Amino acid sequence: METLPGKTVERLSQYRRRLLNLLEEDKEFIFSHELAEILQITAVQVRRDLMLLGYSSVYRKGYPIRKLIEVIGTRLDNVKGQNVAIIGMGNLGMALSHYLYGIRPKLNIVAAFDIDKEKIGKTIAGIECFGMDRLDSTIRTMDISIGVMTVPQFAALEVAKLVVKSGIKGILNFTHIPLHVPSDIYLEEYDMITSLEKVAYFVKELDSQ
Amino acid sequence: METLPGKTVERLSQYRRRLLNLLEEDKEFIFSHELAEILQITAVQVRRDLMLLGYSSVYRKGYPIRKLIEVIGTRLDNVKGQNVAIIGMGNLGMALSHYLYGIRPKLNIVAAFDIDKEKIGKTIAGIECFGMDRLDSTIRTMDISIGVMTVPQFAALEVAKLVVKSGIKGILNFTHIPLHVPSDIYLEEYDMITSLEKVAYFVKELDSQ
DNA sequence: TTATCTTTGTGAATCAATTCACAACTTGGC
DNA sequence: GCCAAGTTGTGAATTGATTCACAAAGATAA
Repeated sequence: METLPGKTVERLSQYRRRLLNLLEEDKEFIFSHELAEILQITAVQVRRDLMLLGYSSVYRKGYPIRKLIEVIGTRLDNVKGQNVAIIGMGNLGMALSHYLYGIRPKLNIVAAFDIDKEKIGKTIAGIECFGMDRLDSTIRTMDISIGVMTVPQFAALEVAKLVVKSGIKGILNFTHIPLHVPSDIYLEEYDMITSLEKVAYFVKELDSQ
Repeated sequence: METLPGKTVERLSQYRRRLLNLLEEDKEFIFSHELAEILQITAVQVRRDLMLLGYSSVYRKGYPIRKLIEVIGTRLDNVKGQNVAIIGMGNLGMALSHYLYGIRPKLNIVAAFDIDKEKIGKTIAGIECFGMDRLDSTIRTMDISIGVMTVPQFAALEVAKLVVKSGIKGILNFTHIPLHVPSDIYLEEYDMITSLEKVAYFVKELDSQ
């Protein structure tokens, strides 16, 4: 089965979350234009994405929500689930832990790492916190495949080396330092400052017109 | 002057930050391929972006770093600076406040808002914290043009309404709820869960090959 | 039965972003 | 002074993402 384009994966993730909300208001079916409206995109875009899942709607009723959530799940999720670690339990790490806690049944946040002795050994936001010295062994024994880097910048490069060595498969990097990792590790970087500067630029532009 | 494509703006922001780092190691010139290497993109990409700035290198020496930083600045930054508010001083708001503090001289984080009485009236991470009831008036009197939404999901829609009414010009939304705003407000949304699900998907895919 | 309505699924077209390919150009070496 | 080297700037080509445009289909109503 073909690997989906990154953009489509992002939107599928969004579709699913919106659909889960809709379930609560016991809606059964949804039209492509309704879903599009919620996400502020076009209906064709939605249909294209769903097309890639090879799933079809019920005629003139739209897509059955429950079924659609399921179909998205079978494509996006790993059947066995995947274990995730938060690396750096500062404010950002905490925020993520809270956000992610229990939100996706197939993504289990199973460990956090920090250097702060106050935190080590404690369970914070439902997640056990280990020292950095236990990073390698814990990632291996707990079969953690995804690491979320939320350490302060000065520590980023050093910690990244450790993480790479530990045999992790994917890294989501919230550090401001762009990382270099071997090509068998999937790396996704997000930089909040860049986002803010982008907003600032377009505000400036819109303003001057 | 032409408005730059969003992608280019993002990269320019990155270039500048990397270049500022390089200054500290008193490097004077940089080749396009060096900058490309740091950001893990191609040299042509870098040159294309810089081309849009209408700025040229010194022959066979590369781009003078100091000058390049300046040129990026005159294009991205608002001369007068722009004021930013953090809306929701939870973990994520705190993380952002710390990150952004002083990092961009033209982006002044001048206020934060929260409902927590413990926080209101205090100065946290160098930023004065107000109650939500003072949101509208503070945004107006302090001439805040950018709002960073870091409130919990349940509050997102309600707070967004307030923010839109306050006459803000741009919103960076870290909430998981997609917002609908009038077209004269620039909206940038970022969803951490989607990023994590994307990493999870590609880890799964890479693994099964 | 037949016409009408509405929404989908998708080929083709368009628009946007990236990469290829190379002429142009100084500078440093000889 | 001339040649070789190395890097840039950019037109053209390619790749990727989005939108257009419309045939297809089955439910509904007359």
